[in-house]
Amino acid sequence: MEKLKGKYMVELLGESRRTHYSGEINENEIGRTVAVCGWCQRQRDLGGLIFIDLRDRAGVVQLAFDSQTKADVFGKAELVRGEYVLFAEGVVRERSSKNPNIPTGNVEIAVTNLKILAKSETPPFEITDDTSTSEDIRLKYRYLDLRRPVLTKNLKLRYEITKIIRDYFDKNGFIEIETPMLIKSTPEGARDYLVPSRIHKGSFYALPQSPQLYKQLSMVAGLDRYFQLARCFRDEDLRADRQPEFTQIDYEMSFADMEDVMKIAEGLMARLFREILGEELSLPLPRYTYEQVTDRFGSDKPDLRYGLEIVDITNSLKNTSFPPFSKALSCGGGIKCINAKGGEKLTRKSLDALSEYAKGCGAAGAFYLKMSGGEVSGPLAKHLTSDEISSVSRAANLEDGDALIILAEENKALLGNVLGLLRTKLASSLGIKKEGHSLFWVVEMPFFELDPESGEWAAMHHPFTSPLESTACYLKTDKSKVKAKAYDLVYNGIELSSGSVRITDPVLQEEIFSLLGLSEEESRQKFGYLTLAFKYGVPPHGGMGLGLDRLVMQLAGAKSLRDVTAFPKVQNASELMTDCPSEVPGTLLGDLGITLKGD
RNA sequence: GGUUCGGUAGUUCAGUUGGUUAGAACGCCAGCCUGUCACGCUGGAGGUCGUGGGUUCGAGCCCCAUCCGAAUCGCCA
Repeated sequence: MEKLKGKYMVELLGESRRTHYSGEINENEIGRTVAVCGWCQRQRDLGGLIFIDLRDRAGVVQLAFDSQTKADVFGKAELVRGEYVLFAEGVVRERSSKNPNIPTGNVEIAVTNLKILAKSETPPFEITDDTSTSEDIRLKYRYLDLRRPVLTKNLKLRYEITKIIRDYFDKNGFIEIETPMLIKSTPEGARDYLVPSRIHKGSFYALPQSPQLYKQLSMVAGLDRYFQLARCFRDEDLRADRQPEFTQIDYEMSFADMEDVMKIAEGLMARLFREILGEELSLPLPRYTYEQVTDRFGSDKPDLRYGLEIVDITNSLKNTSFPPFSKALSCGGGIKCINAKGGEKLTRKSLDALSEYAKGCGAAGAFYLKMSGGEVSGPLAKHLTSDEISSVSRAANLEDGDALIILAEENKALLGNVLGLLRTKLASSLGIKKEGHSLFWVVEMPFFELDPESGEWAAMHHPFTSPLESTACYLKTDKSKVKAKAYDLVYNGIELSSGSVRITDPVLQEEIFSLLGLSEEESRQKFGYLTLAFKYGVPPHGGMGLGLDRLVMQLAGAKSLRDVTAFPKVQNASELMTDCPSEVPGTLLGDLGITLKGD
């Protein structure tokens, strides 16, 4: 025991091996000798009696030391502090006073042999589920954070989910294929992470944003049904639901159309719901068109667990003299509102905050009307005629106790977007409980979208997406009318996945490239290998990619991807534990032929 | 790049109008304690108030700049 008093003096594992995980010890083991390994959650020294809560990834069990314990074992138990690593052997016995709060609370281990395998400094924060320690500190010591049962549980759940996914695709005839991490950069869309080449100085690989082209080429290769849990990378700003590297459940199938691809995704979701949540998902999932969801909810990925639909009240106010409204209308804009049912309780302060938020989103601001006792009030009320007020009230179904949030904008797209954002904000201001699941498809997405800055048409999905046949006739006449043969799966207000049927007609593909402003030369340089491949017999195919991290986050009931990712990055895309990215020695840069500005 | 919030002990926070030696809880250390499980009791240690500058007789507090973290808008084919 003397040897344990020095700072780093510890014992060797030797032949000692565990027989059980801590969380597995229960009444069935009473009377048996067991051995466990883990970390000291807490040591309670009562004098002649010591208890240690031993934690491993499966749970916690109580170790007991008393007058029956051998003196040297008892002496070691006295030295144990938080997060010491222990091996303990002993006999399981019933506790004289039980603890109903933990699964192993009826039993304890009367320890006969104890080894201190490692000591620990006092950890920078207490390792419990209900820690209030800020996330940056926890992320710096992520290995300690991950000892918290809630995170361990999330990572185990993630593994369970990936096991089911692999089995599901296997059963449906898909084979998992690894596509390269070092690929050709395609500067469209999200920014690529670039990897310099030492052998080809001045040339760069990119990390994949998605295995898109490789999976399509796998279809040309005749592999027929491909899937992969694919690591993807995007050099864009982070969010709670966006990490720069993430995992996509990626699949592609040949001789299949939209319905086939969607059916596979629905089957997967149904199985995950059944096996993870124990709930039956009713199939097929509801479908809404892009136009429907954006009109009604101001978003292409609305959360439908609550209402707060957008109502167009342009007609009711078409002759208004209230300047902010009449000005918007005279410039071809519109006026829309959301009826916040029961919103009367919103204080002026929180309504002003909503207006500020709307301004932050690019709107001119938000106005509001309240109704209580049959009276319509609010600063806006005196600027409208009683006819206008009653017309608006009727259109928006304004009733006692409600508040109407009203926006007027020249730019109709902005108007919808901001109302969509306000809708989400309102749901939390009103304390709306989001119960159940909101899982549905969005279809008939526009094929092109107008880039407001450049004024050019860009592909909303990606340039390999097939146009919906019935709208292909507008390709040359009116781009805004062309719809994509694409489908997004939306789950509780997040875009879970998106997919499409791909273009397999080389002539059409060339046409799309040219409509997107790519010259023949450019498209050959960027995607020539794809069009070349398509000359040698390409099967009709389509597929999709589902965000694994987002899916796990939802199924785990977590609020952030960081809670379901073992070693996540923070908002500025750095990792606090290893402090990457970091500078590298000049000699390394030299090998790559790279000179930094300012060198 | 914009907006908002935050940064004071290991952790979570309080800190009055700018005024003596910057406090609390938990944690930590020591002693006591045989049924605890957020053990208890007694005592103790622990601070570059994110950083730099400014205003002032005097700054944790006011001003400017900057760094860091978070939410969010832009961005994310």
